[in-house]
Amino acid sequence: MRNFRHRVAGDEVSVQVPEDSRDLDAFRLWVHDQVARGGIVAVDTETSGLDTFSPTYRLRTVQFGNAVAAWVLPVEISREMLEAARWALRLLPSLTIHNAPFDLLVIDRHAGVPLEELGPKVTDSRIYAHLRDPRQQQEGGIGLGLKPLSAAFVDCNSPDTQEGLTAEFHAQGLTKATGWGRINLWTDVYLLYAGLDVILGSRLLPVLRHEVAKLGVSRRLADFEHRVMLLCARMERRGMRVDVDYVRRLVGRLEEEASLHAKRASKYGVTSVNATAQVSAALLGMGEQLTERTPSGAWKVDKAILLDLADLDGQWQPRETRTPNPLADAVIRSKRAGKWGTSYGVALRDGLDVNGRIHCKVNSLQARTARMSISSPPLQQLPSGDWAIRRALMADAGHRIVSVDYSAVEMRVLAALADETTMKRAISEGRDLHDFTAELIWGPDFTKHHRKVGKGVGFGKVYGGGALTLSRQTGAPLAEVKNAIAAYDRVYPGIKRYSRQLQREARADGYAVWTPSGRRLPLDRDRVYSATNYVVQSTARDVLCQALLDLQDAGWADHLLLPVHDEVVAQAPESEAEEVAREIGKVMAMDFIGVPLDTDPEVGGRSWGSLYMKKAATMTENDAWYAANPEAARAAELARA
DNA sequence: CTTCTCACG
DNA sequence: ACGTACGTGAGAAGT
Repeated sequence: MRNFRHRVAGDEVSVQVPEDSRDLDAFRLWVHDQVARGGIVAVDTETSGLDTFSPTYRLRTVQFGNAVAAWVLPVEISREMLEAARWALRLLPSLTIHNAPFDLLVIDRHAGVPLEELGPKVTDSRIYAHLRDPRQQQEGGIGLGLKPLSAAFVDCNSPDTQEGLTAEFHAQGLTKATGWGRINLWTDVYLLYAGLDVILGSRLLPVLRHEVAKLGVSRRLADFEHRVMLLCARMERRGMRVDVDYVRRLVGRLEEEASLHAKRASKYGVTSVNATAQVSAALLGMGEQLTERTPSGAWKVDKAILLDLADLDGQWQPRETRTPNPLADAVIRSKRAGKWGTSYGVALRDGLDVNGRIHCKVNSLQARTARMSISSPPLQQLPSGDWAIRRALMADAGHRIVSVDYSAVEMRVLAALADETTMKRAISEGRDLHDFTAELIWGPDFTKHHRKVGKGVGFGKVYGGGALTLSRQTGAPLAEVKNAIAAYDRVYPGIKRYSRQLQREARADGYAVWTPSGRRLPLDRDRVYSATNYVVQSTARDVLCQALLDLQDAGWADHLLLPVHDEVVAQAPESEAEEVAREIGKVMAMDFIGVPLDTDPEVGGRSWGSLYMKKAATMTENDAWYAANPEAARAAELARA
């Protein structure tokens, strides 16, 4: 038995590491004692890295601990150690894990205790930390990591175990990338820190729970978030099939395109199209006028500016308003192909498990508004104007992709929260909200331009934007935008009233707002105007999460693939896909404080990208299901026109 | 590490 | 009184 002593918050604590069968007997006694006491035991794992589903992934240790003692089981060394860990995981009635989805999926895949068995008895301290204060360190919060939370709530002198291990990696000739997998398991600092993490985690949970209760955050919310987290973990485990041959061809094509245009750019002295300083210098040298600067004072040369110089509109079509600048054209084309190739193509190609599936991390409770995020790779952010990337993501064999989104959910949530009667009436009557707004402001003869400005004003209200930004965003003259905002406030007085009330309450409440779900959202003191946006964005997120749980209760959990803010991506067997989409849409549709939240169910072919194809010919040429069902492709083209 | 850019809702 | 665009993840370049 390896034995370490350490001090945590003034108490002496112990970390024990069994080396053989005899040592495991002591571990088993300790586990029985924990069961008898009925307390919560903290669990953690050390692994070869973060890519849980990669073919070379290894589980190295499983740790158990309470406030004063930790056990580090080196499960990597023998079947017996792994069995002891499994036995304890199954026997212990109540566990806490910091950032539970990670360890739950590791244990599900590499220790053979299913998510469905372990999940329901786990409390995730990260959820409580987020409910207390969702802000990252950079945003003025404590952060959501075990280290900063332990320093704040357990022991300000607790060692930075990550930092300490990085130093040890270097001492053993390893890096941050290789260290987790290759550090000698019997390294003292590795074992000690593995043990300390569960002792800290065990002490952290009760403090955070108390803090959350003290603030008055809804108790139901923690339970809600745990159920959402477990459902998202199931989606992460399922992953999504990738068309590997397609993605290889795609990467090749994009790399070719990127280098072709990079070559064009090099003729103007730009050796690297991503080097903004080079690009701006070359453009100025060609006699172009640049007007905008970045926050640090450099010339701004982003996509919008380059598209203008290249005489291209938002759809990359010639505007014929000037002579296209060939360098600007080459730079944007090369940058886009390069980004799509590396961020999406390569990420999909190189992130697969042995079955050719991608398992993105589905972070169910992430943003400071509680919005979800998806990472590695970020499937919520794939290009939507072009189907080429999404085409790589596929339903399972014999299945079709289903996508159900809410119609204008943030505007509807705002109308409901603000109790804006005119807007609520328009929604209940099934009117197109932006048409309705334009008509109220400009009369029945409103133009497309009016609709665009009115829509922009609506977004401005949701985001807290002003006339100047809106004018820049829509290209409409400032005076016109100012008039439109004034008119908007006249026709929808409830929105402005609600926004002012929310800001008043926020100032009176220590710069925080509350959502209907009982969540507290801290604001930046110098950005109180964002109060409305925070409540609206967060509530729309809670709506989607409630819908996910409703779908689970209705028996659709195994069909779900991804949440995308106001949309659920799912799959269904070919023969019943249309019906499944309708049913999912029905379950998701709900009434929110008297405002209907309608859904729009769509069924694609085999690939996610097929939902983004506009022409029947494109569908039949690029999607196996539509190739076999050309009449459905024609119907889909008509529906999308 | 920070800055800039760019993809999404 | 006025005005403020919101939230993410990721790669490349440069310090």
